[in-house]
Amino acid sequence: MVTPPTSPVSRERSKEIKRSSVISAARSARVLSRAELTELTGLSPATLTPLVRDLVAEGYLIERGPGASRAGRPRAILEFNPRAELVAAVALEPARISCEIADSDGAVIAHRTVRRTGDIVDLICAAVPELAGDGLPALRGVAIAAPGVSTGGAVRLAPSVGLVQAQPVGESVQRRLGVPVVVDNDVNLMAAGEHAAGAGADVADLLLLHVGDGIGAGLVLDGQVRRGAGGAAGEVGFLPLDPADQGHDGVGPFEARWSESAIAERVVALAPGRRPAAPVRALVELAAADERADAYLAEVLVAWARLVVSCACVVDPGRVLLSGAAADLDDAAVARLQALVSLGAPSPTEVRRAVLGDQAVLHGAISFALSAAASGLSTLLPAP
Amino acid sequence: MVTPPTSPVSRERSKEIKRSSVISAARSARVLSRAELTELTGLSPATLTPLVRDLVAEGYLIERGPGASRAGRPRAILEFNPRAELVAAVALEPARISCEIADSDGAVIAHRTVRRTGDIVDLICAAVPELAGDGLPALRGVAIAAPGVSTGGAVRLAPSVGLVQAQPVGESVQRRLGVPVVVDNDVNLMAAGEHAAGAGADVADLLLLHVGDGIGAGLVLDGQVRRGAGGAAGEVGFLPLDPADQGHDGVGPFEARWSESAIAERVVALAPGRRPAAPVRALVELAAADERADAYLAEVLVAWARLVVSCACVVDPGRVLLSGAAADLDDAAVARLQALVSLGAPSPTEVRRAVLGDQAVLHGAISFALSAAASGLSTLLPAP
DNA sequence: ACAGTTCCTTTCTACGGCGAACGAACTATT
DNA sequence: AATAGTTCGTTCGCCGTAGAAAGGAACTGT
Repeated sequence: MVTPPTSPVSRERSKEIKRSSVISAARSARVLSRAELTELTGLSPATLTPLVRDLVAEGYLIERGPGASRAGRPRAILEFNPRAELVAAVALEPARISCEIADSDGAVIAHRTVRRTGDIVDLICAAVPELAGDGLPALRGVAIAAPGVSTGGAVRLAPSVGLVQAQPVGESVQRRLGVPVVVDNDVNLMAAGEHAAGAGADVADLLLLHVGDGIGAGLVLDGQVRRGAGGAAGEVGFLPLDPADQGHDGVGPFEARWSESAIAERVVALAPGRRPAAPVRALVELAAADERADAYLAEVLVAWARLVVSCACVVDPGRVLLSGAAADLDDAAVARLQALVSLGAPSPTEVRRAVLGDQAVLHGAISFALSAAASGLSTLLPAP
Repeated sequence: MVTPPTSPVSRERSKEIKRSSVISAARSARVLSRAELTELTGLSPATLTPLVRDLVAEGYLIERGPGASRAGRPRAILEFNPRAELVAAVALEPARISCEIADSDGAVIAHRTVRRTGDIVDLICAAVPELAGDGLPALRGVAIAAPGVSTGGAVRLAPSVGLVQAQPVGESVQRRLGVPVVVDNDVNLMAAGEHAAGAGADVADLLLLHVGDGIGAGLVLDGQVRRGAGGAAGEVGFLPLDPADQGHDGVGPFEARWSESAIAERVVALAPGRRPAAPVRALVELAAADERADAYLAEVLVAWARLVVSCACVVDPGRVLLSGAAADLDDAAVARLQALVSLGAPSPTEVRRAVLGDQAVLHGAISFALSAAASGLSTLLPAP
């Protein structure tokens, strides 16, 4: 426990804390009066008056005139302006970079996809300000989603994006753009997204299980995404659940057999033809008629259940969200999976589908960027 | 993200924050001057003068006269008085309750073991004040270690202690004694202890693997013990690593086969005689001479390695501490285990023995009780 | 002895939080 | 329609604390 080198209760500090306390209350309530703010933040009305005045002047809050009254002076309605805080969500993909500007509601204001030519940092630093345009002053943060493991703004283990070596992408962008930048695994961002605005908004702990070409998990414990010591938390594709399974160069033993692509091969064998776009959905449909397909589906469910149970034993997330190909299961299959999980897990573990789909990364990026902005200068300045 | 209902920056609050900031700086530095305090806490000298005066008056700090000077007025040496903060560590065991009073260094000041007769709460509330004696005003907190899973002061799943039903032991004791009380799993406390004062003092993440009659793990992520949604994090004895393994009524499939008691049976078969007190140590010794024993030791190591790898895949603790029977491995066996783990883990994972042994729970309890005391009233008052 | 240096304390000022009084806006009542 | 009652929001002023700066204290080196 190292004491912070700066004064813990400096004057400006406490002012910032109050500000962000009011802002976050307003953000979650959307529409509220000063009276409600006093209840939510615990600040006295006298303290709030000048603070709210500032926030209105800066465009964070919008006066909406008097609301309904209940036997007294009606409360003056304040509305949070989501446009006052913009964030950029950048997704690094193998051949291209997709970049979105969104307000704090998650509404996308501008979108663009560029081919990956030249330096990534240059591309990002050019695209973001251009897309943000007039709203640039409102830009509060940038979140960069990258496949693979990232640690402190550097991206490792992402051969598909050509970032095999550690690159301090985040730091470079942060220095160039002057706003907080967070870089993270796409699965972690999905977990943060579902936690902020999806199927995990009501809980403090969850595990998002994403099945794609590989299998990865995003872990939220006590309301925060946990990355582990080396940023490799959630690499559940490497779980050694079956001694027979063998991984190979960067592919874990479990995901080698139970990932979407592995399943796709078996589905093609069951129903010859083109590789289906959504093999799991295809498998579920086949299983209704074909006994062999149903047997294989059962195998898949058993394998995934063992995966979920393993995670439940280690971290007890309480809720597991199925994402990617795993979200293609129908209700009946999810119920079967739930039953298998309940059988093996040492504590109640709820299995359900993630709800945000493609939007999960975006919402996670927004949530990260906003909280990076909230933590303020500490993110901007590199630790000494 | 719920805004706290109380004012975030009230006046008394900031005073408390400063105080505890100084105290924690002093606690970690042990001996220091006011000048060093200004550096460590960032508080101005002017702020520190009256604060330190209070702390000296209260006995937290002791003036030790002038120290060596380097071309100027010598710094007045202040020494942190560990006796100013006492904590009680209570361990619930099947037939008895062991109770220790320790200062914040971990030095045990008083110790006592009582038979479990009558109500646990009564016993604790009688034993603690009696042991603390004159030092009672300095009592900062009580930590209760219980086998099984505990959630928010209530203990569940601890048939061996006769606490099958949820009992708000923590809350009752807290109300009766008037100091913060934390109740937790003994393995979690060990993990906290190793993190605070043992083999994990230099890292923010670790996993303590405790092999006893069962197998459990304590998880520290980002410097905090993580218990999961239902308090069942670390129930790694339930990991379904081998489909053939079967657990039974409260015993997980993995621990049914690879716990200390399970290993003891095999060791007795290898070397007929009385059941050894430390079967793992006995096995290691046997393995030096006996080929079959060595083969079985290898089996055990492979099983444990798969366990560690599983944990590494899910949470990436970076460091794994072997505790209980697992700490009985000799250096060579630990090295073999390390090699196996490195082979399967997706990120570097260091395996080493825990160093505190029986003292781990005590140090964990101290650390918990002190931090509970630091968080102040929030612990005392039940959440609304 | 004297300057130089470092450490601690005291003094002073300014500013922010909060209590209390006040003004504003509306409903219910007579 | 006037008045009382109620609830909101703002202004005022006190108090306490943070921070700057100056002053005193204790020691080293010349």
